[in-house]
Amino acid sequence: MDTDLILKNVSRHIHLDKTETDFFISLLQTKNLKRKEFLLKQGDICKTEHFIVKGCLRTYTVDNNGFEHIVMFGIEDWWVGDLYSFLTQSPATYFIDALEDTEILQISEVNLDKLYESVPKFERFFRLILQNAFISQQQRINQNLSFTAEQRYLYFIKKYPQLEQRLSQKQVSAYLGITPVFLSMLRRKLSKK
Amino acid sequence: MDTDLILKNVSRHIHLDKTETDFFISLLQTKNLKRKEFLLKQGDICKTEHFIVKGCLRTYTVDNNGFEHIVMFGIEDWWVGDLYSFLTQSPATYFIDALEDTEILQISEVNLDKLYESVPKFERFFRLILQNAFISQQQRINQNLSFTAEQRYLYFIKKYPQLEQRLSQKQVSAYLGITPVFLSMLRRKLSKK
DNA sequence: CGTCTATTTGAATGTACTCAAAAGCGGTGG
DNA sequence: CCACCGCTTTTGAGTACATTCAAATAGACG
Repeated sequence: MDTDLILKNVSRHIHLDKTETDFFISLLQTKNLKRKEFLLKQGDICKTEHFIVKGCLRTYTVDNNGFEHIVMFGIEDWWVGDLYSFLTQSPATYFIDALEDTEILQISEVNLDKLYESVPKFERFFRLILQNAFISQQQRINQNLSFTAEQRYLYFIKKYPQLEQRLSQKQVSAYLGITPVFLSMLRRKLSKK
Repeated sequence: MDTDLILKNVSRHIHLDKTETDFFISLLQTKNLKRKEFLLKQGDICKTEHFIVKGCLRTYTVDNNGFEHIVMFGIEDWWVGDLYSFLTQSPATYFIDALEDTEILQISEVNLDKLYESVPKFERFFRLILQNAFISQQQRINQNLSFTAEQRYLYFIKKYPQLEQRLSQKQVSAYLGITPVFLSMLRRKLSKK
């Protein structure tokens, strides 16, 4: 199992000794997803939380007209899941699928509870992870309220230049909340400047 | 000090004994805000986290054209603050002010660190608070991507009927991401149905 | 190579905004 | 307690940003 990255991720926030590290790793399970393969479908119960070792996932909904809306992308070193479904064991709101061949590490609800109980430091760890996620989501809400589509696009490519390289324009537009057609028009306009 | 509500808020997630309760309360400070008074201004350092005992606050930005954009409202039983500024002691992104005369309980960074150290259960408590906040922010992002202004308005008054009563249309429109003029038009249209 | 999906381009349309003016409402001071 | 002032809400007309529809082109994958 490829645990280097997740241990580095954890050590950024808390320190684990050898025993704790081994115990943590023993609770994880590897999973590989092919491009376009689903990790979760709307309506399923989300039974695990996921850490991305390699690849790229998207979390999204599909509206009544069949349009996809991406609430987040996930790449290496990120945690993803449908938190509400996971916590309440209710049907998932979101679809999660792979935009590239992807390798993840999973932890089940039972094992996560064991982890919190045996190594309470992980309460702190996930608190810190959630703080960061909360802050960046709040920024995104603020931008959706304050910015035009053009400003949101410029901000996105500035903030995530490496990510944008890996995504099709269709995916980017579904994240920004505009149509692919309009994004294409924006790009043409911007390239003329 | 009026600690009933905050103790009920805490007890929803963790159990405290007498000593822990007393210690927790000893770290808090009461503050009263008059309507229109600021709790935090953009550029200030946010030195405390806040629990609302009574009243109503809004967290917002002001764009280059002078328009306000509300990222969240806070009422009784909610925690509010500028988390990024609080954690990094950097200048605040947001303004926070009172829409009604408001009573809050504050905890400083130093005291919160003491609390985490002495009563590690609070790591868990704030993790759970953040999980809920994360989920509802993600829902809001998804709605901003998926819904028209009319749908967002209808959802808002359905989800927060009691809150909407307390807010002017101007505040609601700044939360929904539309102009007060357009909200007025929507309401007229909806009342005709 | 062929098929399927993504992207580009143009024209018509719709959603939401700007500007402007009037009406309503609430707070404050005389 | 009333009158006035300032801010919010309403209403209408014109405008801009973003979408829809449609068709052509480009690109990716088996």
